[in-house]
Amino acid sequence: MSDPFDLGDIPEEETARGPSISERAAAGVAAPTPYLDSLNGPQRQAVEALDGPVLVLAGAGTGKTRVLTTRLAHVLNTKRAWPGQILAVTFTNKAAREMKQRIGALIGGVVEGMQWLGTFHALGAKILRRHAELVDLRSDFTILDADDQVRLMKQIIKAADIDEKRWPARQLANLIDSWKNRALAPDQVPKGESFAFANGKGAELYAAYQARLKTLNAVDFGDLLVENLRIFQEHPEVLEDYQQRFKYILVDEYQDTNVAQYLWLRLLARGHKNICCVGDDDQSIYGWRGAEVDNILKFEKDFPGATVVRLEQNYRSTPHILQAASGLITANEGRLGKTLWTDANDGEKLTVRGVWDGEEEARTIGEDIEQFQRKDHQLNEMAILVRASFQMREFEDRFINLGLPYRVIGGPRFYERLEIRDANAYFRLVAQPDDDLAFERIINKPKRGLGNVAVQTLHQAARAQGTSLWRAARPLIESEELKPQARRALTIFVESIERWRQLMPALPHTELAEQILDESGYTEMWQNDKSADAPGRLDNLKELVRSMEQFENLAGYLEHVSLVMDREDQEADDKINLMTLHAAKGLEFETVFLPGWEEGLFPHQRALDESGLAGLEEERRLAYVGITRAKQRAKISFAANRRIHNLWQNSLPSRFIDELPETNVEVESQGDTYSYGPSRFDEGGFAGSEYSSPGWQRAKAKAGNHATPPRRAPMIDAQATLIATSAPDAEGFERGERIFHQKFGYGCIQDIEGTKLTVEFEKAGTKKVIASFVERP
DNA sequence: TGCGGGATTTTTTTT
DNA sequence: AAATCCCGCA
Repeated sequence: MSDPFDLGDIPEEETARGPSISERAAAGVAAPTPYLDSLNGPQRQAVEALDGPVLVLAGAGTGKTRVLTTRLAHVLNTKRAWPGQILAVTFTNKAAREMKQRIGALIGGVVEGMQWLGTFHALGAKILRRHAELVDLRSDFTILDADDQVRLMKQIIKAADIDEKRWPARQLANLIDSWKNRALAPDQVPKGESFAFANGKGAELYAAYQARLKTLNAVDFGDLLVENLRIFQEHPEVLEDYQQRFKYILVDEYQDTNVAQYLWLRLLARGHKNICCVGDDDQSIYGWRGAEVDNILKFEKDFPGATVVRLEQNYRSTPHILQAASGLITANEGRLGKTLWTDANDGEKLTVRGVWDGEEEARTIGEDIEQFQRKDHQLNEMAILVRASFQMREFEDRFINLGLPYRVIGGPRFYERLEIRDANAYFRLVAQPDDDLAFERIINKPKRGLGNVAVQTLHQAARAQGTSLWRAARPLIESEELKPQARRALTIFVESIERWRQLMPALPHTELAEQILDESGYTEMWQNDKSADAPGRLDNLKELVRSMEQFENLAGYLEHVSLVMDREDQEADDKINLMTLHAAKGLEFETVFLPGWEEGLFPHQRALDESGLAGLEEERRLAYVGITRAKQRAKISFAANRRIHNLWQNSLPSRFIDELPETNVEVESQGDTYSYGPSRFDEGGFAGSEYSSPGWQRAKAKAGNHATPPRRAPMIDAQATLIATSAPDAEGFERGERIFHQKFGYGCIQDIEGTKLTVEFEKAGTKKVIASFVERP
């Protein structure tokens, strides 16, 4: 990583206002533009509309990335701007990488000087480091991750003498995040929302948290943008500098921007007004993270005179897939509206299959995959897209069993592993002395006799002197406050850190890293650990040191860790892809399996409970994203029974299934095909006569008038339809009573706790089940 | 100070 | 079922 304060390789004279002589001259010469020839009409329009604000509504599979990169190449090629004068923002690091790569391919060679291409957070961090002192930070500030954030929050809550059980830190963190997403400072938090935590202490705690961050010389993710905004607002001259610098602004996935990001963009775009946002309102699936679909819906109002281009020709999927997806999404209100079309042949209909439980679902999908495999289909071209990650497990089990290779995309992240975080804490403390959270994390890892007592003493000393733990440690060693044993341990610890710190300029950072891990005893700690995962952890540490090579120094590495949570995935081998629907956005596969389409799971109950209609619509967009990932075929399934937290629940098919247009769907059922009708899955259609039993009737009654939904009309006429299968009750069951359960048969109630029954079944053994799913024989 | 066992809870989605 | 957290005990 080069000098973070380097403004980039813009020749002096080019930063001046107005077009330069060479620019004016260049404008007269038609630069060769071969890359335009392969674009369709609207795509070309989106690329060539260089002046003023542009909104590109790019439906799924319409060549969005292509337009973005070509547009960028076009700006460069026509010499409208230098690489350093283009701000290109993406949401994920993957997208940023990809864009960089593709531009390189377009204009030939590596892209030099595109230093303002990155994620919102990476760019925010870059700007913040250059002006840190304007908001009471030093430029070597630490970026806290979610875990650090919560730990800090815990301390704040404890300090305010609030019951941590009743008001969990996690919740406060989420709340503060949501405020930062909307660019609200502590004093701007609406009264009512402040009451969402600890009886009105929300804003107060937020303020305390911010103050604490400042003393730690730290920021959290949200701050990367909010502090930018503060700088821009309080120092117009700084803002103006950037406004002039960025002649062209490009934004990917605009539908996912939150309010803070929107404000950030709007401020920066005010200079040259050449902002181009690409997005798809139908693919907005991050509302829970603060994304405002509204941003894209009101673009034309925010940027007067905007050109709006719609990309509607789809190059990915078959007509059946597109029509099914389009049919589904029309149930949403407040869309900008697009009609995807394609030249392709009809292809296969979507399939819908009902199965007994999750296990059977995994089994049948496994069989399907093996069958495709026999027909020479690539595993790489198949994906299973689940709503929630817990669903992955059954598939993994099954695949391991079958010996089918698979990969999980977006699984547990490397940098979030315990041992990696510990190692990073060592590095952080060496590089950033005042990083108290790092200090606390490793002071007694490995155990060196510095437990709670010592840490508390340190804390008190630090607070008394108004300084960091690190700075408080030295005087403490000189004093008599600690027990001799602890005092000795602390001395060794402090001296080690100091030694490493001195080595920093002299030693290559990978060697330093190795030395730190060795001399601190951290490696040894895992070597002595007898548990099964210890060797794996040691491997990860090695891998960590290896991966540090690609950075210039420790600081560069640390910046990367905090901002880039993902790692390049190895996509070389032929494997089945397993991921959540969220992780699937932007990807495409020949065959897509969509399991778990059940009320309560998809749409997810919590989305409905917390966000009502808006939540339902977002879930529907998620379904839309899922279907449109498919190039050739999409196979939907749902189970009648599912185990959640070790409780068996039975479930209804997702309402989304009935929202699919009939003509594009074929119903599959173990071997034979059922005739398709509006109520095919109700009234005991798919799995036999058990479904007319009282328990089924009761479950159905709870689902409101869901039974025969009017085709195409969204089912949100009554609040009741938003509630699927929650809130059961143990009405009138008694211990010892004989009952019947759909899945397990007859049994005897052993125990009742709230709505859960412990039942000893005659055939299935003892299970916990939810009361509403058992009935009297 | 550190460990073990029991109680308790669970992530839906992630830069 | 599993992981985490907390408390009490050695």
